[in-house]
Amino acid sequence: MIMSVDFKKIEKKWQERWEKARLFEANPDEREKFFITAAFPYLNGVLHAGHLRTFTIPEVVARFQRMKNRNVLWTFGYHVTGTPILGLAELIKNRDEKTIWAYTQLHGIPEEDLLELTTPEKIVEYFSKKAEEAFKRMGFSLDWRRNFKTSDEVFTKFIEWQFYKLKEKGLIVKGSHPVRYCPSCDNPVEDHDILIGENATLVEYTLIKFTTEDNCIMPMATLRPETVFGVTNVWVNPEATYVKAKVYLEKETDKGVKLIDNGIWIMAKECAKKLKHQNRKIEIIEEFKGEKLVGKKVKNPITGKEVPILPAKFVKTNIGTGCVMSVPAHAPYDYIALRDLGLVDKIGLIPLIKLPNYGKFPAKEIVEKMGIKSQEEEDKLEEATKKIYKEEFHKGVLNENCIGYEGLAVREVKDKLTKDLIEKGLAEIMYEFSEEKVVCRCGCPCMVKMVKGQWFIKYSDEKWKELAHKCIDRMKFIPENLRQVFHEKIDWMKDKACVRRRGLGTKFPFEEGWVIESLSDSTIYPAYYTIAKYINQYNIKPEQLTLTLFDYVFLGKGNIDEIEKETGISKDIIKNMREEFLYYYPVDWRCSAKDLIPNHLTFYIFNHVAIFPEEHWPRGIVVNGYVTIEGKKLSKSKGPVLPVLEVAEKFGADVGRFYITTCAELPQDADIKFKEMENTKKVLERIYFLTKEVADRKKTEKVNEELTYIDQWLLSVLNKAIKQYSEFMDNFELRKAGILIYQLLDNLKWYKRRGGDNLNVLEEFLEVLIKLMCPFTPHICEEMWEMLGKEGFVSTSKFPNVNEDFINEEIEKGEEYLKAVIEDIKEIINVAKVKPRKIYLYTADDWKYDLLKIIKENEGKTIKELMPIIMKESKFRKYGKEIPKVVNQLIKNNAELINEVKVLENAKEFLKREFDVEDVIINGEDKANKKRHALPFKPAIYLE
RNA sequence: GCAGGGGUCGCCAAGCCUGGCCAAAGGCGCCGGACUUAAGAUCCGGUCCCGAAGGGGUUCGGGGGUUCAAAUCCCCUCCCCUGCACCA
Repeated sequence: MIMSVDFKKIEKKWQERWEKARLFEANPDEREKFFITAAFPYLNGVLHAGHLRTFTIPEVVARFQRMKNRNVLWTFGYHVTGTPILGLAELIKNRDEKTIWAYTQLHGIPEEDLLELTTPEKIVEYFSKKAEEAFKRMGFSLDWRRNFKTSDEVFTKFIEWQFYKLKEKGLIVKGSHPVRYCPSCDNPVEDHDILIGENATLVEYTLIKFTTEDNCIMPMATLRPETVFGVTNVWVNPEATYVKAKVYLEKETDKGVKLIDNGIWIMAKECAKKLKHQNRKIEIIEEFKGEKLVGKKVKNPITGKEVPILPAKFVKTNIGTGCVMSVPAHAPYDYIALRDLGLVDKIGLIPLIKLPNYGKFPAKEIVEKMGIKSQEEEDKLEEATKKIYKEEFHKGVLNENCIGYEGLAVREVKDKLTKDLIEKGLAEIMYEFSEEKVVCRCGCPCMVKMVKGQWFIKYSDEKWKELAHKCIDRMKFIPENLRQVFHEKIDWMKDKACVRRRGLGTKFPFEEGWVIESLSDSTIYPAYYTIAKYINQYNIKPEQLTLTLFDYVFLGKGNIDEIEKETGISKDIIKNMREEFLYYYPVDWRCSAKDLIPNHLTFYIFNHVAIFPEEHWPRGIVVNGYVTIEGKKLSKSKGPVLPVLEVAEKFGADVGRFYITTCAELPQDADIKFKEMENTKKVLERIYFLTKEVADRKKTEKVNEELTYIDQWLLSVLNKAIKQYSEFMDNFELRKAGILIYQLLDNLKWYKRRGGDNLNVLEEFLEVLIKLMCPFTPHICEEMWEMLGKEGFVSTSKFPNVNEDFINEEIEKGEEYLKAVIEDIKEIINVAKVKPRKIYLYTADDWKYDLLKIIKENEGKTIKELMPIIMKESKFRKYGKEIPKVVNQLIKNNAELINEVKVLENAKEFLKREFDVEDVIINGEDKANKKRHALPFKPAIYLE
């Protein structure tokens, strides 16, 4: 007969009972609170295996903390703002084949349902229902009264408030920013719009404004602005086309774009074309070949030095301005070009960087060392350039030629110098792609375009960053190395464009026609959870949620009577909201997968520190790794997806929960293997039937109250496990907690093998085991709890106390010892190929125990230090030769001091059974002179 | 390039912080045994090499070092993964 458990039936039964008992609704009380959140899901599909992992982790922890008598707030919202849902609606409306395939085949949506989803609203409605169903089927212990979608009008009022707060602090600013742009499509392009060069990033070139004799500006494009101190000449490409043009800067003001006269520039024709898109208006005056410039002089704006314009074919006009500074002391290209012209001596080299292991002129040195002959050897030149660049960047220090910057490291000076030059009006920034070719899907080459009139959140603000760092210093991170990662992300953060022209979202309150971008509207929403219950239950209208109300609830500002009048919300409710916020905030733990580190989680910290007082800053972040399925990466469009509902259907909620949280350590990527999931199911079934057996036997059998040796051992192991489990769970080490459960099952196996069968002990064991398993597999645990005749829900039962009295190291070591003895006997049987009739066991001589005692008393000492201590005692002298060897072995074997004879005597019958021998003789006649080999914790063995 | 993570006995994966209980947990796979009419499940045992007494040998990406002792600490080196933004 195949024994199986109807998981689905059990799950349904308990989910209904929990819901009826409103078991997981959280309300403030006198207990300690525990507020845990996960980054809510974006609903352009069903919840998948990745969500399952990220959400089940906090779910399990929430259940654990609840059993620890914490008042746990654990709930969810749905993220629906942004463009993907909009895009999906269009695809479905257009009956896009690929989309229909993916959603019917991978997401498991029936085609007739899917084809209906032609508007964003329908999609949101449909997938939020699906998500709720998935959460419920998995037995999540959520407070559903607090659920919301980011498109809810009441929620958008909250986002509006958030933006007013940021604006008040000067953190919402208007400006322009560079994007990758296709002139043919007249649209910014995203990664997936790009045919060639999708990895291209934007690179900032510094344009240093040299001036010609007739007062024109010749901007030198460079990635190494610090080398301006060593310019000996400048290069132009004699064959390329250059222009002279009037340049204006387009400056944004509240009243629109203002043009500022920026002088007359000389630059490559291509450059002029590009700069038009980068906040500059350009009127071309004349066009000419580069050779026309050769021989003229320009003035270095930093050093004031006049240098000649020389021709060089290596100068590219498709990058930068087509005008290049020549720094032959440090740039191999420049040195070679100068040498090719035969002008090295005449022009001279100006060193500006001191570099260890190099002389005054690193470029000259490396060119000579590599034997580069001319400009034609481009590969070698590239290599030399890279090498020098790298070394100078990491190890170089500016020398005395760099007035005002001497002594600074190259890596530090770059940004500073650029900033200084821009401030003084001596330089500007120009953007280029990091790759030469970037082509749009339409086939047209892309360019960099400055988008004007964009609104930003000013994450670059130094004071703001300081607060964020401060917050990070105080937070807890799991894993701990995240702290450093976040510090770095904060430093690296620049302003973020926070509004869009299309997509779902909150209307931007400070200018018509914009929608708040979707990463910016989901930063402080855990605060909303604390009051969502009131908004949902009392059906509070969006217009009642005024700025002053939120100010009062979240910041404690304002007069409650006036707010009552203004909003029409009763004073009691407002007060409750405020109190509930104060009770639950801050968030104790925020959980997410690692993809949200550089964006959402960083914004989460930023926005909290900007808006809330310190006591409400985030306390902790937990980040888990990704999920793969049978080694394959998840993909919403190509599969595999493994919807959560499919897991519930095929394996059951408990199996899915337990497996996904324990199959990999938290920061590691987890690979789902269906075979292993099946095994998890079998384990749960075995526990179920074991419980059933014990429950049944309890009804009829008499219980032996007396505790045997092995009963005591099991209770010791059990109580120790409670302790360890608790520590693991506090630290989100769910896999370790899971392994502990498996180990307990192994212990139980051993207990039975050793003849343990005390019903009271078994029941005690199961009761604890069920409680330890409950956060992971709550349904089957409730079922077993009921089976054992326990009161109430195990889900809300108290976590077991550790009974220190039962923890018995001596007994545990004894069993460890016994297992080792069995191993040894087996080994001998194996190697000697004997089938013994009798087993003789000999424990060590007393002096060896004395030795062990000394070793134990001097733990931490090295062997070298140990020897004199031992030899001081005369009784050891006669074993002098043997002592070092024995000491070594004792340390190596990790020997323990226990009453070995007692353990062996107690296990005599057991050993006889195990090895099927007539007799086990302890310290009997010394057969074959074996006894002398005995060591403490490692008896001598003779088989007959 | 910068930053973070990783490379362990067929595969997956612990151990590394806090050096000796490490030939290195656990799972999968494979082999053998018990149970069974049989299969499955379960239980027991084996799974780097050698070994007729519990032992020995060679292993933890590669090279070097520290130490009585290194998978674990230090230095160098090779390889893999992820992120570097306006996309959720």
